[in-house]
Amino acid sequence: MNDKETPKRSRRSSGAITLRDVAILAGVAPITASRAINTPNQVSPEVLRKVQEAVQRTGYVPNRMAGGLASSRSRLIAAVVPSTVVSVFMETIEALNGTLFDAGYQLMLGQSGYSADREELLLEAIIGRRPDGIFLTGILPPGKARTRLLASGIPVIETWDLTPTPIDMLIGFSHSDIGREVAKFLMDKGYKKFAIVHAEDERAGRRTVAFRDAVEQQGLPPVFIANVGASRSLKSGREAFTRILAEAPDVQAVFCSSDLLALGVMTEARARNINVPKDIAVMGFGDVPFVADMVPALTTVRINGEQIGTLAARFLMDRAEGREVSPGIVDVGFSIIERDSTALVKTPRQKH
Amino acid sequence: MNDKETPKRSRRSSGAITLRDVAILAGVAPITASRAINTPNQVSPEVLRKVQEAVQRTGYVPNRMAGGLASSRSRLIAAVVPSTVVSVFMETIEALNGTLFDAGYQLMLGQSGYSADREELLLEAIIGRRPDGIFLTGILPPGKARTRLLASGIPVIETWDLTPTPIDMLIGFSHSDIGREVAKFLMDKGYKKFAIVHAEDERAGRRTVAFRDAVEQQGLPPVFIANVGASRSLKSGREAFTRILAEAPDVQAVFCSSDLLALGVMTEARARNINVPKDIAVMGFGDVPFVADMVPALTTVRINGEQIGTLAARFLMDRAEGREVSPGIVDVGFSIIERDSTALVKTPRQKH
DNA sequence: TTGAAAGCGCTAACAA
DNA sequence: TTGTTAGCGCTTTCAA
Repeated sequence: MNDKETPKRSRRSSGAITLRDVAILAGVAPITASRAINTPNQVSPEVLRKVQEAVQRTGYVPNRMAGGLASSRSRLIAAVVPSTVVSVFMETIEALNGTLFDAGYQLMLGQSGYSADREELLLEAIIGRRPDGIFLTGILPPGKARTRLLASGIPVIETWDLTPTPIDMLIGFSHSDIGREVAKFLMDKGYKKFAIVHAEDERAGRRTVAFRDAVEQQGLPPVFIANVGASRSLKSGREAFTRILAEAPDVQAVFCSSDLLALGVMTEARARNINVPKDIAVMGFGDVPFVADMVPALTTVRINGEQIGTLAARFLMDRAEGREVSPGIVDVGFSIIERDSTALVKTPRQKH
Repeated sequence: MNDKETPKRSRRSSGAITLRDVAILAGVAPITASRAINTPNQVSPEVLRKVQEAVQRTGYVPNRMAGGLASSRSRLIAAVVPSTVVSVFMETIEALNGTLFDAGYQLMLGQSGYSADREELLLEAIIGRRPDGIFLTGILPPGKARTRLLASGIPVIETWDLTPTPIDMLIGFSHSDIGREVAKFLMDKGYKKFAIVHAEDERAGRRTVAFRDAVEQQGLPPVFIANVGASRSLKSGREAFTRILAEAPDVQAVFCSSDLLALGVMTEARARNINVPKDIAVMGFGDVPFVADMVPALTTVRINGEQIGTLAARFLMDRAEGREVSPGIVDVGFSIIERDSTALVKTPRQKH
């Protein structure tokens, strides 16, 4: 029997082609084949050619688990997204994944927002994979999870918010600023009596408070606040608007914590023959793709989610590859996109 | 120096706590510690207690790369989703991920729909991780990728469609049946002149063809078909409806290949003071959460995406754990959800 | 530029 | 029930 050409596989082998097989076929040592594949300019053209041919002929695909184990670099990034309303974050995740992929990294997806037990398990699962970086949507409050992440030594990037005490890196924007700026924007247009429709969400809460404070600082009447709870559906928006009409019928402008809620408000208004923006102005948050083309087109707050994803990928990879990231804290800001749903009919103004 | 209590780490070590550290602390062999952690009922209560305490004290998290390498089981599932319009599939991905997570598996996300080169790279990246299973949205046409997947020996599940020649397992529904049934549904209601608005998508194409054939088999006038190309936006729906009005003004009902396109059609209709459903009926596809609460509520085709995700996770795990999956081919069907957008005013009918 | 040796951290296989 | 041994498939380290 010819042991060199057809080595017997041990019983533990997975059966797949290994670097060793390629090396034997190319007539070189495994480590040389490894170099030809990973750092081709470290080998002679002759060796390179032979190894490439062997790879072609065998259909060899390197085992990244083995590579990761040996090099302590998994080329894996873990992303944690809330399990509900993923939609708003998808743009970011796509950009993150795309940028990572182009650089040879893979994305592992984890869903948060279930029980505390599951959060704990999620963290274990993530750390167990030894990712080169962790992407978090939102910021992590002090607690067990935060301590654990810090202890793991894995680069972490928190997003979609700002905090003076990030775990590590941070890319976000100020929700308070948004509340304040939106209030200013609407007050500048001449509205005086406001309502807010918001989902039970800590960040939406901060936008709400800032909005209310800004309005009340101007001596305007109290802002009517409708909390729709966990449900961010269009239906909740409709119900909230019904409540507004019943309890604060003199409201002139409604700021919603998401575009979908705003769409609900506008839907209910139309069902009641209340004209937006003539009778009441509506603003959303998120600028999901279709609100620009609705009738009336929705005025909303736009976050550049793609930028967050792309930047986060770069930061994480920089850190994974030992490069300095500075500053690791970036405020990407936001913009108010003025459309028809807040067009005061009496005093027309040009676009923002 | 006390080598037993504080073993010197080799220069290659990643520095993290290993099973060996835990074993030493618990006073047992590494394999015993491994058993205590993974198959606790194979060890004595005494050993179990000591190991658990050691795990607690050290904060040990097993390295899954090492475990996967040793056992040839990565506990990783790769999912491939189209990079555009992820929205429709999110429900499925969430269910998939949730079910996998509860069983100790992780999800790796890959985005398809870019260049052929990148598809090739994506496949390499996936196979390189040695996942225990691969989830595909859609079916894979014969070609290099298909051959490669087949050769990898990794369990594959194709979804969201039906084919007599799946790579391996399959969970989907018939797009032709949908086209045919929707046509029948609308014809039964008395509509006679139809238009279709569809995105350039192979599956939408099959629904379109089946719809058209079913209509024409009844001797009804030709179906006007508006292809909106790659853009599935609300705006495309508006533009398509404008074309319909110009080129086929006698159309009574429009079937759209997505709810968003249907929303566009309804938006354009409203902008032109055309009443839905009085003047024209509109149907969508997908049943995204908010179309039920719009005015008018949209009649649409519902796919149980959650079921697809949950079932796919089970199938994939069954196969990964050596269990038979039969039948590995499931037609989950679809349902037509009748709402107001197709309510013929002259001949009211009860709900479906 | 190439290679031999020695792991990375874990588990399968076998033995006691 | 517990342990010993020998890998999994790759890369780091060091030497030629």
